[in-house]
Amino acid sequence: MIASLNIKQVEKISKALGDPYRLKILKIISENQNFSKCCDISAEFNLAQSTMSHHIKQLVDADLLIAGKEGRNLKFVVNKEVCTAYVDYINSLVV
Amino acid sequence: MIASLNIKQVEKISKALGDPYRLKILKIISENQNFSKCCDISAEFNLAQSTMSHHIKQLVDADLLIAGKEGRNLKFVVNKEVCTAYVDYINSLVV
DNA sequence: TAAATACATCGAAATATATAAATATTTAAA
DNA sequence: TTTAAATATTTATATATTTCGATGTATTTA
Repeated sequence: MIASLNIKQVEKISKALGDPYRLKILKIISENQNFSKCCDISAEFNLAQSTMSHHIKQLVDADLLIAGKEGRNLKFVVNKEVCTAYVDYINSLVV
Repeated sequence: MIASLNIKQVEKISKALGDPYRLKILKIISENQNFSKCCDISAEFNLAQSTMSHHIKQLVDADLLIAGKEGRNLKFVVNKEVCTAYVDYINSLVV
């Protein structure tokens, strides 16, 4: 369980989700079940490494991804609790 | 029931949600249960009319709001089906 | 320890978005 | 049929974001 999100967090998460590359990154990581390596994800895109780093940073800063370092690699999982809290916020607009 | 959203639609909806004013506009409309008048919503903000119009347009263009004209007023409801479809997309990242 | 790999950060250019003033359009009321 | 009210559109400017190349920092391997 996670506390409900405030409006600033919802804004940040929404911004992070408002880009096609970042949506694809999330999808790749979510489909990879376990931790996905950063360099493997980057290989799927035709973007400079610094650009990928920037996109991933936004997803991590929005708490949509949880990052873990393994040696010189970075690995990720989708943050389920934050996704759920975000979904709760959207749903609260619908009741 | 609505067809599931494609990634372009998810991107557009996320962008529309990625602004504090637009989040507040949505909240006001959702809390107002029935149709909310555009000018009443605008009165809640310290923004120029053209700016409000621009924000509301983005919410309508993203299909988050359904607009209806009543005389010279515009009224809105939250589009539940689109919210639900959006939530479904986010949830699909979590499974 | 030197070289290579993985990732982050910085600086600059291009593009997109937010905001507002001015103006236009539509509809209602006088 | 003027006039006023509600909203949209256009234009301009300020700010934010995207992207990349160059460079920096760890960490691993030769």
